[in-house]
Amino acid sequence: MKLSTKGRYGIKAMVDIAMEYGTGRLSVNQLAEKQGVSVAYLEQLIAALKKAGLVTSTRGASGGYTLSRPPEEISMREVLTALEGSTAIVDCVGTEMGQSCENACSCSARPLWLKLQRRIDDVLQSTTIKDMADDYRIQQERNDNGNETSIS
Amino acid sequence: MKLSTKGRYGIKAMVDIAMEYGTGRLSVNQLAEKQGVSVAYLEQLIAALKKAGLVTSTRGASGGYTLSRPPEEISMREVLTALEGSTAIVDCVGTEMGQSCENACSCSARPLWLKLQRRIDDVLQSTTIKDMADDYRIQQERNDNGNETSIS
DNA sequence: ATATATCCTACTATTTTACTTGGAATTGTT
DNA sequence: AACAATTCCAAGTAAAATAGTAGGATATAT
Repeated sequence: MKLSTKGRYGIKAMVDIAMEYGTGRLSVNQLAEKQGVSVAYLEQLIAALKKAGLVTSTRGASGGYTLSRPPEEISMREVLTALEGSTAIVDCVGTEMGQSCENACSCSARPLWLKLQRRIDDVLQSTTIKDMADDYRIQQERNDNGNETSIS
Repeated sequence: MKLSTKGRYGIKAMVDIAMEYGTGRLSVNQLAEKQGVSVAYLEQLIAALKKAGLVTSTRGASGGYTLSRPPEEISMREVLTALEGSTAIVDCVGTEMGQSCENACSCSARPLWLKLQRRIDDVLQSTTIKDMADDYRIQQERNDNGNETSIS
């Protein structure tokens, strides 16, 4: 039930982009460097985010990506869905049409899948990209303070 | 973030075994037939359940598997862990030692992983194999009644 | 004895993941 | 106008994980 690198790298990139919201944009090069990931691979993940309408691109020199909406209006559910195709832990509880298994009403595991899926989507839906960015800022401040005092 | 067939088949097999708790046992043949899965493959999954001490085997003719503890004392977290190795959605939030990523304290995604993992484990820990079996019995009754009335 | 089981290990095929490669199109800068 | 930095796009490939198969040894009720 592991998350793939698509989800992991993609979400981190999204938070990085969110950190610049209102002030500027980030190129794939910059994003890849921050995470130590190959540019070409990250390019593909960003393409998925763009296709889903979550980021806006500017081409050419000094181009890059920005959030297409305010960070508080983008849920992590949207982000993960864009990156991984779905948040479903099993196909038969996916929200897309035609994904309900034919044995659904006689499946002994389905109640558990539904319960799990509901909780997961609750968390993802209620967490916005702004929440993530805010947490990250606080975390970075803590780290900076910690380093300063330990050096002095 | 999909569950593999190990988790899916294995959990269903576990519920099937639980349905016989106190009355008898089931062979891999019977379990495989119920689910339409190959005997040889299911054998491997059951082996994992046995290794984890969740089921007890009886060898030889008319042998098979039973729960090694009362169904209300087996959580779905134990079952899934036995089958998939862990319930962690990302390695860095696994409960096993040495699985915390070196960048943990500067990772923008970690807070989300922790929140998700906590919810998932809550559900899995609080759902017992007895809950699953009870649900299944009710579901089967409903189906039986539904069929009878629709035929008559 | 024999049929029915678990038990065990190794092999293989398929699918998914995680990239890499190569280049076209766009745009700011000089 | 030339150039460098960038997004955009489509294919190809290597590695890993998943989902099985195959074959046989061992145990036990009848």
